[in-house]
Amino acid sequence: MNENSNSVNIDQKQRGYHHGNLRAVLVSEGLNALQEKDADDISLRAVARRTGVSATSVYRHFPDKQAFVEALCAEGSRMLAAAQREAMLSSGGGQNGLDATGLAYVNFALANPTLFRLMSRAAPSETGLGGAKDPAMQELMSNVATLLPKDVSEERRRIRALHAWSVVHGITMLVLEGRLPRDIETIKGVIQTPVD
Amino acid sequence: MNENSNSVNIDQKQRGYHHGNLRAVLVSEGLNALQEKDADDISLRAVARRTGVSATSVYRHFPDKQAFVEALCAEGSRMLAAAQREAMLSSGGGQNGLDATGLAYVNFALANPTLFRLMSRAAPSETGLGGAKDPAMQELMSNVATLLPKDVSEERRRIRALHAWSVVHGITMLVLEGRLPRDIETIKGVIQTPVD
DNA sequence: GCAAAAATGTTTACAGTGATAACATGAATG
DNA sequence: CATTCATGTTATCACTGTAAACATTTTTGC
Repeated sequence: MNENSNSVNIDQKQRGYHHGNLRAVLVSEGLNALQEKDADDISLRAVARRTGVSATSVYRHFPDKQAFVEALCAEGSRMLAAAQREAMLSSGGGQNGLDATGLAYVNFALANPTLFRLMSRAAPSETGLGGAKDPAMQELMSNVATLLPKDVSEERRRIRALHAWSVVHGITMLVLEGRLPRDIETIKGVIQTPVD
Repeated sequence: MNENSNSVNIDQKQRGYHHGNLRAVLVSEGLNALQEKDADDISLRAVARRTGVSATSVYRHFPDKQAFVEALCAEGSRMLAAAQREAMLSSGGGQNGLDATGLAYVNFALANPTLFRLMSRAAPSETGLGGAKDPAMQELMSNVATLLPKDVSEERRRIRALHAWSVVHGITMLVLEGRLPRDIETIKGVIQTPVD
């Protein structure tokens, strides 16, 4: 039926009535709309309008607005995961790599504030993305685990992983919400604050 | 008619046309509406309706919806600050007290999820509440500062305070968003994870 | 091949929303 | 007590999400 996928690649010439690739274009155009972060919330009609298609055509591809937003979030999750993987690889792993993935998290949020907020808000129970079962989360867990001494209990490893996630997510949200200045050095300092 | 809640006290009987205390009642009723957290967003009309007043009467007391929401947030900030002060006092201060205020923060958020999200989202530049200049934040800073050795630099004290705030805010948001289970023991573990 | 079915698009319509303007009523002030 | 001002109300508007009925392609079964 439709193969829209990750990076959202669009070509496929426009032929009259049937658009041919509407779903993918809607998602892509939705992401664009989010970047011009004028309104914090997004309007299906606006997305349809800028795609040059009727308002209700969206409902041929998404049961409701919530579903559309979730599609945007899924796309965002892929982007974020890729950025973090890249950061981990290019920093050589270890504690250094962990800090790097944290920084990648913050940078993604600052570069895509509206999308990130959307991702944070959307109920993850449905998609599983962003929840504790998210692949990215699993990786964080295992990364933290390898950095701890062998005699540390499973429970404490879990706590430490959640602690790391909390620090990064917390500083991200505080800056994003404008409650802290967008000072990257301070952010690094917070992320790199040593534990234990 | 209705006298609900703590900081907003309402009495004053209802006399015909002029309500007498509309602003306070609207805020109070708005907070109530937030607790029946059915819709994540709140509608001015719904608040007016449940107050038994016309939809547009709200605009006699608030220039727009944003202003109304900010009033709710201000009320929430007061409640949160009070809870934290109480926690600090009844726990005897020190590191213990700091952990207690953190826990109070989380508990407030879990008890008032919609309000807390609103407070987190609202631009704090206007009100100053919730920003780094918030009295609560100032207090956090000074609390952290007193816990550190005398030879720690001003800059590191600042970083440590922000770190503490990030941990608490982060774990709060993660749980609130449903990305982590509502397990209070785990939360305590994360908050109490020792630094340095 | 081609008719029937399924997919995908459009116009129309509706109820709910934030917001403005014109009007009504009561309270405060001279 | 008359005027003024604060505070309430009733239209009205543009916009939103969504459903229903209709149109046009594409796919599929024979």
